[in-house]
Amino acid sequence: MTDRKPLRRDARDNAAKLRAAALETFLAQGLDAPLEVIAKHAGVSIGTLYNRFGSREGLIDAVIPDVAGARLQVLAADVLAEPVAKDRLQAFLHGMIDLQIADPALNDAILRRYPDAVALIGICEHTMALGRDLIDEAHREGVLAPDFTADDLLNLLWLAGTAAREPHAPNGWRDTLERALASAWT
Amino acid sequence: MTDRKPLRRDARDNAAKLRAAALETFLAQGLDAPLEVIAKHAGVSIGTLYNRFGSREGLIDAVIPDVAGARLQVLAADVLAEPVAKDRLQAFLHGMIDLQIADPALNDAILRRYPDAVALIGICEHTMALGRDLIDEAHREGVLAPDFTADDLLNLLWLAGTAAREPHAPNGWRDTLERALASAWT
DNA sequence: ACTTAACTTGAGGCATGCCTCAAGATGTGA
DNA sequence: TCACATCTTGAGGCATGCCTCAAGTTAAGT
Repeated sequence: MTDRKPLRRDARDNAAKLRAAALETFLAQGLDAPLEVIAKHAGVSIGTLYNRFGSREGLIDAVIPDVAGARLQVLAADVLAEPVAKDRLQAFLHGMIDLQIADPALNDAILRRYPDAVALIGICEHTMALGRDLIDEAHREGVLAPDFTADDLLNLLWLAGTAAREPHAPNGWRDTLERALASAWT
Repeated sequence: MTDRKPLRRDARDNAAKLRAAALETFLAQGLDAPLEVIAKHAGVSIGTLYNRFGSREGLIDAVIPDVAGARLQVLAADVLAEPVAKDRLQAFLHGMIDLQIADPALNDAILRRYPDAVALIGICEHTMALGRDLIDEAHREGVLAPDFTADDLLNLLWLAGTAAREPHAPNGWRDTLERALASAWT
């Protein structure tokens, strides 16, 4: 299901160069980086990029899920290593916001820009499911107010992601935002 | 200091049509609406728009401060009509977010896009000063935690403004955001 | 060595939106 | 009525960025 007919050697090399350039550029600038920049960076024509990957979404799917998956998995592991439910939830929110700030590409992925980048979607779903679980758990343990729902958590992440994309963001937005969770501990 | 030499009648009429079109368009679409749309809407060429107002900022300043000032003044009056400090602050945040959602132009103004639209800046300063006063007041009365600062309030407004500009915002972001203030009552 | 399918190329067409300026139109005072 | 300063016009140049496709190049099988 992966590659049907083997690529010609030059095509394979170009694809590799494009992947590398795309990865670097996406991570630095976000998933909306101009494709022409990536092609140039790879030392290849824009036409070749389209030949190989078909579309921006194709390129994204070819390059981002690995990295995103890895980073989110690390986060999940860190979170689950926390012994206390409250700390787990806290670590999740904190870690997600860290990622959203540090990694424009992952942030774009989380915010569901590029809904056609199919491979990414699953990964994000998975992470959001973890968030929901943590909320449920906190409710069960009675450490989180029942009116702080999973939707609140998603809203918080959406707000953070949106804020993280702004170049002229004010300094303390992150702390201000995290107050919303802090207000819900019982 | 307003108008030095009287405009020719046709010029005056066109300016009026442009103002009207600009007001309507800005309020509906925000301050970054294409100027060509405004010119067309006014039934006038894009060249005339530039002749009369020089730049987007010129047009903004000619049209928005009045409306923005009026709306913010209404808000200020409503806020100050509240007898209790806590309610005043609450009403301020709530009212500001209402405006930011309902009025893209005012939202742009508050977020300080278009820093060259000089006349707007003063009006916004004035409103932010009110916000700061309300925070101080709440601190003095001891109803607001000291670690919730005026900066937190501005961050909240910035977050709201940023969120309000997103077309695909999730539903409850506003409530989630207001939790951050709710968490700070003593 | 030759053939040919596979691959690459980049100019060029598309769209959006900015802003200008030479040419033409028109209000207005004499 | 007429001259002319004032105004209007919109095509066109700029920039960004998308995507395509006819022509040229090249890997690889015989």
